[in-house]
Amino acid sequence: MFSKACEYAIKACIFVAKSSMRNERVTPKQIADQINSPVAFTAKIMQDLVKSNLVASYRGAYGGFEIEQAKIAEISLSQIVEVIDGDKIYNGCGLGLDVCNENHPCPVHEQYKAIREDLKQLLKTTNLEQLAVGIETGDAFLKT
Amino acid sequence: MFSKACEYAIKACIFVAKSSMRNERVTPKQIADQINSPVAFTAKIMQDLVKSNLVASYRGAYGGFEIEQAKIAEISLSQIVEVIDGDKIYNGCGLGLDVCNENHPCPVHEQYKAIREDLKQLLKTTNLEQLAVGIETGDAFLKT
DNA sequence: CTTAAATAAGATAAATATATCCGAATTAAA
DNA sequence: TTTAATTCGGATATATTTATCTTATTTAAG
Repeated sequence: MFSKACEYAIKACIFVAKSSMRNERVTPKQIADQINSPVAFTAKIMQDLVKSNLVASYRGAYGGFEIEQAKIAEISLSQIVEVIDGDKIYNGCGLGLDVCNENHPCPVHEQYKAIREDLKQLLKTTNLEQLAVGIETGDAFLKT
Repeated sequence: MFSKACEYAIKACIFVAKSSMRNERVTPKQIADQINSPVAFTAKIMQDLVKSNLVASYRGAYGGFEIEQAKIAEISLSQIVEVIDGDKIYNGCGLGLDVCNENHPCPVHEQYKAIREDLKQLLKTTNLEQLAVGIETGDAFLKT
């Protein structure tokens, strides 16, 4: 469904959001520990999230990553997914046709469309605040 | 969503099914032409489908691939997907956790589960006959 | 000013997925 | 029995994704 990079990105954002709620910046090492991911690869992904302005970074001592508190409830999963995996999950054909639409549908176009729309809806309506709270309360987990 | 190999497999099966309905065997070359895929890679995928008994193969002159007519309506997309991509699409966690269940859910477990179930349902209830007919009537396409 | 802690960026490595190539085995027909 | 057409299997090549490493830059504190 999502690339590994994207899975890491989502989990990282949730952890950064949770930390930012307490005004704590976090390092790639801390993130990787919390989401069980390779440190350097996670750091690279964080750079993409910073470039796209979902996450803020601060260099030097006492630096790290954070998400502006006001933005935490405004950032949806769809924004993160789009930064890392692009929009093929929203627009792509289920069978990989370059062109697949009402006029020229692949064999599963209609059925697949419904699922894709549900997924789109899910990603658009789920925000980092909800998810961070779920982790904070222990109702959900970022690693096993 | 699906691997490229799996996309090819699904499209190949649809074309083979359509051909088998007319008692015509097809070669990897013919398949690749119809679904716009690399010939040799497609041939490899066909071997997997043969090993799993979804498709029958006949060597030598006048040989090729076919699907037993009685099986065409019985083969669902889920069977093809499982042969090529395995069952991670049915059981895997949306965020890649090794363990993700009611007792130890990832942050999107519940929402993702719903979509996964819909997808499972779609794949289980869609069979090769429906799809082959769609191609035959020109209502759907295997390539652009 | 120096030092330690941190991100940024680019190069490289490893793993996996996708794709190609070639020789062997099989088979129907001439 | 020969030939041509075909699948099968293994080896190899290429591309993409995942992961690591190394150096430069920034920054707060002592």
